[in-house]
Amino acid sequence: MAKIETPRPIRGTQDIFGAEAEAFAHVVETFERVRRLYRFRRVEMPVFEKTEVFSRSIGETTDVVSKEMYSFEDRGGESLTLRPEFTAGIARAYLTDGWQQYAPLKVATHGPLFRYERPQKGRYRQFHQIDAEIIGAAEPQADVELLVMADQLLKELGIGANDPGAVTLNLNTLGDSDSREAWRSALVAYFRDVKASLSEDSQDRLEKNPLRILDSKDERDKAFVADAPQIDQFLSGEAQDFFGAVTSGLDAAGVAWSRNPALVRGLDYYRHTAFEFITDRLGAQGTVLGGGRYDGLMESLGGAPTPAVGWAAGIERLAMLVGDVDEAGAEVIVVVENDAVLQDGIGVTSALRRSGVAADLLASGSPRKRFDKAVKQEPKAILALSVDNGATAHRLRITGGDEVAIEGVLASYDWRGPAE
RNA sequence: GCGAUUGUAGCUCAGUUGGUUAGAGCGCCGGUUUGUGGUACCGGAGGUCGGGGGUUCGAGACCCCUCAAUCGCCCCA
Repeated sequence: MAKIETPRPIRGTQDIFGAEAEAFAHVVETFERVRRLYRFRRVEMPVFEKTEVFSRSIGETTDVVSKEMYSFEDRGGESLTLRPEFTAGIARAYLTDGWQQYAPLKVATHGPLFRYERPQKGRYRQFHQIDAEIIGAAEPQADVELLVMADQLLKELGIGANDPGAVTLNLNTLGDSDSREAWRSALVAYFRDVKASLSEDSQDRLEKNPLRILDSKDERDKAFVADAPQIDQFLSGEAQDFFGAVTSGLDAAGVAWSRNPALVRGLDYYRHTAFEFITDRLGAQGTVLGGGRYDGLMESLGGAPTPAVGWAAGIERLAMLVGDVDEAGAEVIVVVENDAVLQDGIGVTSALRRSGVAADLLASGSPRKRFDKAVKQEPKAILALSVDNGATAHRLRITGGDEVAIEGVLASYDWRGPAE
């Protein structure tokens, strides 16, 4: 018979284990705690939606829609897509579930997202994000609140705590749609004059996505980027005031920020505030948390014009910055020296756990091996069960520095004695 | 889609200018000690050296193809 070959994991997916999984959980738990402080309401969203939810909001023709989504037909012939982001689904729910009645609505969620991309450091095909959005708030205070929450989250995660340069808030404004369009035209005119000197990629970008030339990594482009027209020259008075209110709000809240006039968004529905918390500790994937104001999105989904702003952050990248988090060890390990008292081993281990003590039971292999394993796990105490004069004897050996108060549990446990 | 680097035991890795039967540590399994002590010692299992082809008397090593992983480019919702 042919040997059965173990299926390989799917490219870009990951099995997270041990200290890395603890770090992942720590990020999520911290996010949950902080979002409650800012009174963001928890939402759970479907992992797939009709494809049009994403194609209409992101733009039919963009590469991300045409090449980087996991789309498929279900058995009814409907085109569905695994969510590549949270924002579009939340916007859809806002329109279909009557959430307008709660406006301005602050919501938060987290979970897996799917993008068909080439995996690299901190970048996977199934990845996970935390996400926060404020829908129905046109005021710059909403942007400020989101940014202050993001800043507190990163600080509570300890990112940059002992290392002030580890992550910095880069902030920019894209203005309203008129300012943005004027800026875009000026950029195209400026770069067209020097087109031949630009990198090949940027020559393509000139037609498709001229704003992206600004954050090109190619040295040939950087010299021209430095002297390129800046958004500030094109901002309306209203847009200037909006950005001013955001920055003064950040200052009032004590959040450090730094203006980055080259920071742009890839999609057209973004307006005004754009921001990224950037680190240099994760290789090429520098953005740890990013977002902006997307006042244009709701209309593309058939809703009334609705101002909104939000951010998302990759849990894997945050977990990498947090570093490995130790798995909590057992406080007590119960070693059954004699199999005749296995039932008492099961019973007393359960009693310990019910009283809130983290406990493990070791009852396989030779007694020697059981003790070896127990000692290696470095519990605070080892509880050894053996047979003595027809009864179950237990000895508690304190192995760690900390006291383990389990005498009460042992005293109230009803020992059943060894099996015959 | 493009590029660079790396694939040897379950894991982390050695393996000399190509030379007999491919090694270590950890983990796993078994054994030694009948003991208030143990994390020690001894032993064992486990590898078609990612896969395929080629060069050679001889390939884990050199060449070609392929697959995968990692990192980067593109893209980034």
